[in-house]
Amino acid sequence: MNLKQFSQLLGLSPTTVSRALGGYPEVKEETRLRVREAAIRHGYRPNRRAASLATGRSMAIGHVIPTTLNHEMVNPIFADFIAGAGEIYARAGYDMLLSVVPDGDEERAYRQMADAGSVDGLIVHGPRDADPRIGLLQKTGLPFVVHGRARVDETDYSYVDIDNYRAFQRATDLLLDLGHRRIALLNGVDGMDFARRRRMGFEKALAGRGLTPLPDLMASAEMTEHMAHANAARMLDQSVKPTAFLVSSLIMAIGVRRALEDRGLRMGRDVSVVIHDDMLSYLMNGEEVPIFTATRSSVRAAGRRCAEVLLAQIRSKPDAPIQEVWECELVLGGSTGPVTT
Amino acid sequence: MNLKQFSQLLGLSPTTVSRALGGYPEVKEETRLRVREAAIRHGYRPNRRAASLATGRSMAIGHVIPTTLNHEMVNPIFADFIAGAGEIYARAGYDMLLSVVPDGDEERAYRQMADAGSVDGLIVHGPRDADPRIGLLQKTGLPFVVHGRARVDETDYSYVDIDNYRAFQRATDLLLDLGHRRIALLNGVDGMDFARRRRMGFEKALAGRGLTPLPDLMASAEMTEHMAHANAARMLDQSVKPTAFLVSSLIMAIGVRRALEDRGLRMGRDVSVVIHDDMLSYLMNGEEVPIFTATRSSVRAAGRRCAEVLLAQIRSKPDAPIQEVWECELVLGGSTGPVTT
DNA sequence: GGCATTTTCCAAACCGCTTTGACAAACCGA
DNA sequence: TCGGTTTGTCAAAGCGGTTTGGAAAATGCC
Repeated sequence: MNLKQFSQLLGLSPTTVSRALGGYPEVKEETRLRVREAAIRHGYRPNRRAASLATGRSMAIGHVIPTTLNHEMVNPIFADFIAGAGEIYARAGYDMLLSVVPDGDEERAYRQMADAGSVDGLIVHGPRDADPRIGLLQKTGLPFVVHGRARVDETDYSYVDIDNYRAFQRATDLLLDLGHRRIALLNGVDGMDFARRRRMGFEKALAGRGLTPLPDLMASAEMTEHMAHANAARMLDQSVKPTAFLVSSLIMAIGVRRALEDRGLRMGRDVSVVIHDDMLSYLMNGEEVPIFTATRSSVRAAGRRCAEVLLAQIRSKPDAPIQEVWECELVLGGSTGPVTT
Repeated sequence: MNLKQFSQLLGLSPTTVSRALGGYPEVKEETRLRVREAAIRHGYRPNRRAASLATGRSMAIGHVIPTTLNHEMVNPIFADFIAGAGEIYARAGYDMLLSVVPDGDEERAYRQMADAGSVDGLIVHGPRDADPRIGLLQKTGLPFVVHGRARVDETDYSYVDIDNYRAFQRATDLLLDLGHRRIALLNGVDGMDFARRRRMGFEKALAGRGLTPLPDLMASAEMTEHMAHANAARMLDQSVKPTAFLVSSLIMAIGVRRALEDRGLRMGRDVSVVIHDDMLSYLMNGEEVPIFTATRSSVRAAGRRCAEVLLAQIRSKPDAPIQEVWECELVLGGSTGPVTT
């Protein structure tokens, strides 16, 4: 059923029907109602592609989600982020176009989406330290919002990020206040912007007490349970064992806990653990009492906000980019305690 | 840059350029090369929407992923499934259209995608016991593949599923062979097809030894760490404690393990645990030696296969649906041992 | 009632591509 | 050299909507 057929059915012109459905004022309210009612009754829905072509807007937002080359791992936060963004898109009548590409191959995916005009805007995931994608997208002129940020000229693009630096500084301070001095940092891979900021916050807090970070107690790796376990195990078997861990995700913390248990150590008593908690729906950090002491920020809320910002930007190209940095909550759970020696 | 401009640039007609790029034989090889080279040099890429409209194919596949109403939870397996499917789509030049909708509201989403012609095919996620979506889609005539299956007339649609029944029967048998008699089942929510099959496999194995399942040792709930922890805790505090757990996912098993630790119980010695392992990239079940004894099947591979089957179906509407049921591996890990009393 | 407005609807152009059918050029054998 | 095939290219007609510029009908005003 296309517009022509449908309008003939109603004895109206395609123009009028299109306007009635589109909510334009040039059509009598009574006619509009008649058209609307008939549309749902006959199951008529304007063809998305044709409408896109005519209006020049594709009513879709592109997400390019990277998978790491070696392990083909896809960051589990995407599920929640996308759920959040999807809520907003659905409400605004936008579709979400997903492209899963191997790490490093993202540029091509972005360029393709831009050139082929299949989307009206883009969300950039997992920004690197100095991410080439941002410059690329600025050139295309396509609206985009970065989840996180990168070092490249921060004034020129929109982003929604959490204050990773402050979060890890505060978390480290908390551990220092508890008397911990040998604190291990299990971080995301080097090169990711968030990992760099977290490390800097960590080092800053240490420096505040006149401590220097120990290379043996710092690891940058993929944020899997397995890698975290391996790294924690290695550190716990060193001569200079850590008394506390600062861990970049809840998934990783599970690996850390496993390493502790393997050695008969009890979390929160023998060894303290602080994590960053993305508040994933299927992996909540306890209920009232958090399992892990954590810096906390909902990645789903970030997804929602990124989508909102992007849509606002598409609707009315604002001259100033929208840049938000969210403060994390710091919640106390059962995984931390005073140092014991 | 559109086709008209681009072809003028080359001194050719739009037709020829389109054909050259499309790989049609009616154009001289030399011309084709010239066109191809110019296309990449000038960054010309046919507009996706216009091409779609002209061909009638939208070159996109729709995924409708449900989030549970109450907890807005999105199943973490989607990330991996989608990564798998995305690989295949990318290779075949298809886009992936994602729609995240609250549980139960999926029908509308499907109908919309179908009516508006925004996709050439659909993947159905998380089929219920007797899922209305399947009948709906059959009526629309849009090709679709179900990840999993439902009870409704299994002969009429394509699916890729694992043998949940056999998997859980075998897992239960394994525990029974180890001497366990009080085996708890922590399953997905009632109403999901896979949960029903798993329960039936479990009950069948018990029946094989003349045992009847104890209602107190069976739970159906959302597959979160938290729910699993709560249910395991409740069971462990009963007078008739389970000596073993059969658990529907690795995430849930983490909750179970936490419940065990809370009580000073050691997994694999005091209490045995068998899980179903979807082989998620960020949550591997150990390396050489699995942490958990498990029935195992890669959900990423399932994503790949679903995509392949769907694309095959789109290319050449076959008269017979493609239906695959994969056997799970049964791997032995450190989480099981003979019953101790 | 007659004219100016406003309201309601329509015909036709256009969005950017694919594809059919036609045509010119090159090639072939006789 | 000439008719008959290929081969390489093109003009034009869709695909299914939206939107501009009018025309017809309805309304308002004096």
